[in-house]
Amino acid sequence: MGVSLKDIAARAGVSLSTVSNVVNGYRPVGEETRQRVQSAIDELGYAPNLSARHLRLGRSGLIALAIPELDNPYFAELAGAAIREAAGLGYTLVMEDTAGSYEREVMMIDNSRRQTFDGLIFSPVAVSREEVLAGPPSTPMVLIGEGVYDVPHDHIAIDNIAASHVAVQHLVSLDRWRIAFIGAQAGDHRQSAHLRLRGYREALAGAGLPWDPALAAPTTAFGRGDGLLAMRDLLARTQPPDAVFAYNDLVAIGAMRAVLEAGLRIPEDVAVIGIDDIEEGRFSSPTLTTISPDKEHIGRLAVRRLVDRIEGKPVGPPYDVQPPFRLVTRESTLGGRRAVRP
Amino acid sequence: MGVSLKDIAARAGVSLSTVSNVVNGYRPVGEETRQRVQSAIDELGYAPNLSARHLRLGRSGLIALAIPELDNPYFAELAGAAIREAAGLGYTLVMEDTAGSYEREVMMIDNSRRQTFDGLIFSPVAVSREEVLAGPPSTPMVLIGEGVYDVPHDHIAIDNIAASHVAVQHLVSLDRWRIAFIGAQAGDHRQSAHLRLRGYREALAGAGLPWDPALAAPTTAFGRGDGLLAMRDLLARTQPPDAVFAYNDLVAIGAMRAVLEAGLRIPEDVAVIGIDDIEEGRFSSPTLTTISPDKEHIGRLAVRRLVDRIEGKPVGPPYDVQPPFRLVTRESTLGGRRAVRP
DNA sequence: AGCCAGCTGTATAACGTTATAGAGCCCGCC
DNA sequence: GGCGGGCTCTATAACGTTATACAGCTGGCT
Repeated sequence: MGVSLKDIAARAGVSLSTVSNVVNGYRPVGEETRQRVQSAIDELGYAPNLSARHLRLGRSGLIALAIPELDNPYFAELAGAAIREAAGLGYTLVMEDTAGSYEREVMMIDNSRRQTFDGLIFSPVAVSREEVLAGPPSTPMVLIGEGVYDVPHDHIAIDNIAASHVAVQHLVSLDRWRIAFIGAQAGDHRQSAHLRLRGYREALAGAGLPWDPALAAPTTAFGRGDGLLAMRDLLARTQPPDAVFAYNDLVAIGAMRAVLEAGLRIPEDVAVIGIDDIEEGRFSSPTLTTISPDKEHIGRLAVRRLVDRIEGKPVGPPYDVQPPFRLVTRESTLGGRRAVRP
Repeated sequence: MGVSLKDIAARAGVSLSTVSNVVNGYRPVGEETRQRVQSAIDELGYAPNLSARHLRLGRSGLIALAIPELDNPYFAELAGAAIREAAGLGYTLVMEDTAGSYEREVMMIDNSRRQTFDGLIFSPVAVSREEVLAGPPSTPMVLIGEGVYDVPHDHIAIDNIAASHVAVQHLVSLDRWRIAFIGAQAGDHRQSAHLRLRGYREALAGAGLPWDPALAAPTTAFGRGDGLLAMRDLLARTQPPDAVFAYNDLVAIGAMRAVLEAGLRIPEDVAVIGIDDIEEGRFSSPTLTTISPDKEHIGRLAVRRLVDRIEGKPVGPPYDVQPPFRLVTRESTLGGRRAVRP
């Protein structure tokens, strides 16, 4: 193994405890000895053994970030912020891809009980309130984004209903009449899709537009392929939509592809808006209008909050945070009013 | 803390060692006691404390995957495969974003000497051969993709020159005469860019096309924005290119954006090809022709090889593997011969 | 009968760390 | 002079695990 406290102690001619105190400053050490110890550390190249420290401290120093899909750029960007924040606080962040599968999500909740991780940042899609409640609250958990409400854990998610309002109102402001929603979900879980659908319906009602169930297209997941298939379906209708509000940017990009494949123009024939503001949408053709949540803020906040709980800081009861978001207008909805259909 | 071996031992009325043997099967245990121990484990919900196990075993169970950019989908897809393989082998993979910065890359090499990680999978871009050699070979390291050659470590990377040949020959087969390369690098490091540039030059020569330095566009990094800027530059020339071979798919997507912004058509006016086969290129408009490496293969192989070294398996000397790749033709080069310019 | 081998179980010493208890020592104060 | 109290430093007991050494017991062989 590597260099240990014992080696340093021998080299500097002091006791183990003194070296430990120099390293982590638990108790003061005389100036002269400190210097001797420090130079021994530098010479031998000591670095604390984390396994031993964590064993002693009763913590593993690991926090898990469980997300449904690693290759969704939204989560990749979020994870970047989380990794940086965790490193700054002395923790190592481990990413776990649940693939949105029920079994793997349940396993993550279970694992969090075990000593593998000190805490869990979890973006659930398949499990529902009951499964989350079933997991004993022994290790702290912070829920992000989607899925589960009314559980005794911190929760960070944008106001999905408000965001949907903004998105739909933007399309309405372009004089669109037949606004579709892609990403509707059948089940009771996946509540985020429900909320966005609800915001969509409310905004339609607010604008005096009729609610047409045929325009709420379901998808099995929330990737580019899902958006593509759903949009092809919508375009095959006798009365195709003239605007689309997509569950997220990936779905929106798939939908745009379907529109262009069909030989239609964006935004003239169909305007498209998504949610997430992933970089891809700034370079797609056309560029994608979107609702932009503050990913950096969300990632950092989730880690900070989790670490506070792990370390037993007096942070009141579990809370619900709704980070800010803003509308970013790009080509996919640009160009004002469209030619009115007959 | 959680349930420990001691708790199980007390409950089952056996010694610590016996429980340990039931758990990890180091030595056989009588059938009757095994059952008693097992049910105690199930009832109390025992899970081994990893910190303690790793302390005893002298390993941390962690392997690091250090990549230059987490939000490059290529690495995200690669990381997915690596994470799965690592989990299957009993290791936890930790992703570290070096952001391509020299300091952070050196830190990763240094850290690998310390006991934090059992091994390192490293995709260097900023450091060169010397820095990698300077790091003592105490902990195993597997290099992937880019950058560094001739070091005593396993190395997995596609044959960049051959891949570039295929890409350029494809463009040549479309009767393109002025084929640009985007992603040329000034420094001596970033050798992958050098190799791709070299393959590009060789292929041009092989096709009897002249080498025009003005068509080899440098970039500061390899993102969408870099491709966009470089392509704008190329299009502003008096003799703009009629085809582009981009360092990777992200650069290609940025380049496509620039072409469309300029009001030109793809592939009629400019054909575009990249490397990586990220999902984004299957949904862009137009879809992107690319060289597709087997990312699943690379990710799994890197982890397997690293774990073999960590566990001291008799795997010969460091080796160089060149995983397979193939050309995937899509719209950005589709449509046969273009109208010949005057 | 004597003995070795095989099987099953136990006691114990590490691994490297941190917190607690305590041991010297010097100083100032009554 | 005695005593309390800072100030340094040390000895040691954990944390939970695994591997080694060892102890008993059975059964088969000479």
